[in-house]
Amino acid sequence: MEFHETTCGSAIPPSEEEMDLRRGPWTVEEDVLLVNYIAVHGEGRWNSLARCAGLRRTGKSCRLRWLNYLRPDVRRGNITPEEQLLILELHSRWGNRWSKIAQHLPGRTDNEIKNYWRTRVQKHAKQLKCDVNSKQFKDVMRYLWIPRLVERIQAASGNSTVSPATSHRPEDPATELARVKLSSETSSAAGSSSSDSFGMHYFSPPRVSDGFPAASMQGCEDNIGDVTGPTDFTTACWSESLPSSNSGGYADLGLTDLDQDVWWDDLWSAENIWLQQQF
DNA sequence: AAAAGGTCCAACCGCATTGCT
DNA sequence: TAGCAATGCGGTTGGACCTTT
Repeated sequence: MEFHETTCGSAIPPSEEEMDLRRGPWTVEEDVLLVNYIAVHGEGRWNSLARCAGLRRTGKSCRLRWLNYLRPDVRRGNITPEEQLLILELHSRWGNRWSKIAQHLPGRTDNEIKNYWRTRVQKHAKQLKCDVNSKQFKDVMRYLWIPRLVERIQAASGNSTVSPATSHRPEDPATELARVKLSSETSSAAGSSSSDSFGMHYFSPPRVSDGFPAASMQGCEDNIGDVTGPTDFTTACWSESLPSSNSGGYADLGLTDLDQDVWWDDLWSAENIWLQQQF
């Protein structure tokens, strides 16, 4: 018989009840037990925590519940354009390294980012009948999705109101993005190959050979190494690259509603049209 | 109104890594 | 250094909820 070492008393054998572990959705009572226990004893050592707190759950289950749901600083739902932009950029660099990506989005969990990617990004890749890793889809991201996100961020920053989702964050994602860009530039100079597996960054300046208007990126490449803050290379260059400022772009397709879901759906229907023109 | 299909997300599972003895 | 347990991570799934027919 194996004996557990516990932090809540002497070594005890696992009881019959402990063998009967609960699974499935957490109840309010279980949440309260977990939160109260962590408030007193702190987190970590999840297996003994589960036992000492009187929870008939595995340590893994307790850890997951705490990190993804009960943690005081966790934020759920309403992924902002800044966060979307950051997710796209970081995913282009690191792939499905969800926990690593989540580290750059304060309050967001790897699970939420993963769900976002699957439900939003992969869904639309499917709608476009292409793989998320295909060049076609990456081009859509680079030339349509990301510029539109930047446009939205700029539009929002022009307003005096700050959304609740962004107001309390320790670091503005735009600032974070600039910082990430800087660190990535230094790391890639040191031989990092993480982005190489994707062929390119979504943020790398479009080339003429990509079929993108050269004038739209004029002057941007000169600023790559001069990222000093939120108004960085990314924002400045992509806003200039928007194909929507005059006729022929998708600005004429009714993309004025900034409600997130409406905007999103409009964007993707517009992209379908744009793709038919471009590819 | 109800059935069918789609979407979303919390939670689980299995594998990899880390840390301890 | 080997063995084991704990922890972390990414993929997958069940089911509640929403939308469409």
